[in-house]
Amino acid sequence: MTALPERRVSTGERINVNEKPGRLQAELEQRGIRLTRQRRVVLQVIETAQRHLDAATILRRAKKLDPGVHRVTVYRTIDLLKRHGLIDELDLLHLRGDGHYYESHGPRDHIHIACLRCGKVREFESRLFEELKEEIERELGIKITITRTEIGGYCKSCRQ
Amino acid sequence: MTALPERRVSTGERINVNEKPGRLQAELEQRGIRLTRQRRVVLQVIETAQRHLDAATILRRAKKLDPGVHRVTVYRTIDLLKRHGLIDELDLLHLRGDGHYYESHGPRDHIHIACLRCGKVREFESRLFEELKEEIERELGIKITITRTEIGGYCKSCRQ
DNA sequence: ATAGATGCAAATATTTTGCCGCCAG
DNA sequence: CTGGCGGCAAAATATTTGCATCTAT
Repeated sequence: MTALPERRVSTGERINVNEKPGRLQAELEQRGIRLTRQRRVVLQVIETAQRHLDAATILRRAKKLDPGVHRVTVYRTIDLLKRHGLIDELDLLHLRGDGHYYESHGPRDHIHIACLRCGKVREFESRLFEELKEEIERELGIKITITRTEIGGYCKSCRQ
Repeated sequence: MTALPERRVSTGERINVNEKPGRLQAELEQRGIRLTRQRRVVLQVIETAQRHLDAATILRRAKKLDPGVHRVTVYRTIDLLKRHGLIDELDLLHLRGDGHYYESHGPRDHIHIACLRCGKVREFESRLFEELKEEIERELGIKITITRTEIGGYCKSCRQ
C-alpha cells in the first residue's frame, strides 16, 4: 500500500513556515543582483507577510517602512522575483477581485483551498499531489517547473 | 490496490470532447434564463471553440456571426455562465498576458499543462487528482465545487 | 406588458512603458 | 564611474457601471 501521506494544513491566514528571514535577499545577492534600498523593503514585506498580498497591499506596507517606495518599483520587483522563480503568483479564484496575489515560493509546492463564502484560504500539501505531478511528467513527457492549484468550495462553518 | 488510473490526454489545441451542441443553451433554458439573439451567438462561440478563448476573441468571433454583439454583452454573458458554473475561468499561467480564458465546464475536472516555451496547452485527467480532491475534502472538511489546476513546464520538443 | 437584456460612453482597476536623473557596486 | 535602477507621467490593457432603450417571454 501507499505510505501515509505527509500533510500539512494551515488554517486561516497564511502561515509562513518556510521563511528564513532574508532568504529572498540572500537569493538575489547570490545571483549578483543589485540590492537597492527599495528592493530590500519590498522583499521584507513579502517575506514577513502572514497572508497572500496583492501589489497594492505590498505597496502600502512598503511605504509604511519607507515612504519613498514607488508603485512602479513594486511591480518591477515582483516581476524580478517571478522571473527568478522566487515567488508564486496566485489569483485565489478571483474571490477578491481580478488582481494577483504573491507568496514567496517555499521549498515545497502546495495547494490553495479557498472558501467561496468566507474567503478563508488554506494551504495543503499532499503526497498525492507529488504523485500526480510525477504521473504527468511520465505521461506527457514534460518537465514541470511551476504549479498552481486553486480549489474552491464551502468550509465546514459556512455550510452550517 | 488502486485500479488503473483513467486518463485522457488532449494534445495541442483544446479538444472539445465533452460538448453536446447546444448544451449551454439548454442549461440556461432549463433554468428559465432569457435567451437573446446575442446570448445564443456567444454561447455558440464558446461551445464550438477548439481552444481556450479570452473575452476579446469571443467578441471577435461573435461579431463575425452577428455584427451586433457588443463587447459589454460578451462580458455580461461570461459572467452569467460563471455564476451558473457552466464555464471555467483560466489564466493559463499568464503565458499569453494577464487576461482570462474560458472553457465550457465539461462533466469531469481536468488539469491544464502548458509548455512555458511553445505555449502549447494540454489537458489531463487522472484518478490521482480525484483522490487528491477526496483527501482534501476529508482532511479539511470542505465541500469542493471548483478546481483550477495549471501546471507549467517544458515539453519534450522544447527541451531538445 | 414588463422584467430583464442590450448598447453606448464613461469610469475603474491593474499593470506596463518611455524617459531621464540617480546610486550600488 | 557607469550600467542598471527608481521616479514620474502617461499609456495600455482588461473589465465594470449607469442609464436610456429595446425585447423575449
